[in-house]
Amino acid sequence: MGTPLPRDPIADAQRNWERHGWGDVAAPMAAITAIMRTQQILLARIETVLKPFGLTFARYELLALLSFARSGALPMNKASALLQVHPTSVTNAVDRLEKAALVARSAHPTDGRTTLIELTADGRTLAKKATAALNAEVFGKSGFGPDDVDHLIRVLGTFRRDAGDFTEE
Amino acid sequence: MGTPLPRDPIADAQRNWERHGWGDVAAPMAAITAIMRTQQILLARIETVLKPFGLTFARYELLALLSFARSGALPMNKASALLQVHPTSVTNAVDRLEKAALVARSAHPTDGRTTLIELTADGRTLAKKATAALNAEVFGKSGFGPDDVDHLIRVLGTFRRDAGDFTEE
DNA sequence: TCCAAACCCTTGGATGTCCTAGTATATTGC
DNA sequence: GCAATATACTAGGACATCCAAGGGTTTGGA
Repeated sequence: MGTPLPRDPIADAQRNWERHGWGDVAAPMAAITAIMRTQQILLARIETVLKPFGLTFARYELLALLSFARSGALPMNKASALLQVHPTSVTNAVDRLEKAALVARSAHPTDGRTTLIELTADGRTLAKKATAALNAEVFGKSGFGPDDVDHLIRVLGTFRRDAGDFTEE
Repeated sequence: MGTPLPRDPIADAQRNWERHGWGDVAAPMAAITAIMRTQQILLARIETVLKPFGLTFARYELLALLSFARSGALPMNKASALLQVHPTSVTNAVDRLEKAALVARSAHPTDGRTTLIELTADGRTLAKKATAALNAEVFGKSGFGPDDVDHLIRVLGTFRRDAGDFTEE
């Protein structure tokens, strides 16, 4: 994006919040803003790695999800629920993946409303390669220490559960 | 988005990673995926609170930034750097804010290339109201405990510094 | 049995983000 | 002083996300 700033803009924002008498929520504001920015950085890294494969993160996530499905196929509404995105986003991703011959739509055997998405051979191969690249270039070089990773998983897991993403655990 | 899932989809993904022999990067993968999903949840909450004000998060961030500027005005490139977004994203936000009469463009006194963005009186008022709403409805109810907030600020701060966002501190 | 309600997917519209390219203005170097 | 380089903003295009609305299919209660 550009040259590093001399100072942390989020720390500055936190100081501004405190200076305006919002000290009680300044820290959560900073934490939330930091999450937003971190997501942006991570997404950019991921997309950079996926670009040579002709994939975006949204499409990769769908390929990866399908590659773990027992039968290699999933109903679109299942994919939407598991990826936690709007059904129209799945429609969009499937349209593009289907055009690239990485997945195929097929009719559900018993429910006429439902459309199944299935990996093609090419799709399965590409998913493997893309996953290897992400593991090597992003997940394997996250920069988070093992303790921090565990802490993030735990804290954000609680947050997501409380937000209604899932029950149990 | 819909009904809660019976199980945490990210924990499932982590198990899938381990089952496929990628155990060494399964945890960072889960942490990164959790950050992506958490950002999505937080963004949705923020946009819900801002909607009554006719603002999106991108536009609010610009208003808030301007409201903290000494003179109430900033060059567009400064805003782009401080918000850590692409210059075209600032152009886009300013276009819409200007149309809503919340900010105004003006020429830089000495540099003909530069455009200054300045808050209007309406813009300043709306920024105050929107900030109060966000403080009350989002930052004040983040769901993160004080210790977790501190940890997030520290860990993500290090990550952002290492990613080249800023130097020092 | 049959029709209304629920469910599934797609289309169209609004936003935001980034990239590439183009225009205008400043600054630098010879 | 003038050309070459650097900087600032904008225009157009590709993607992704969401919401609202529409058309087809299933289900369940009257």
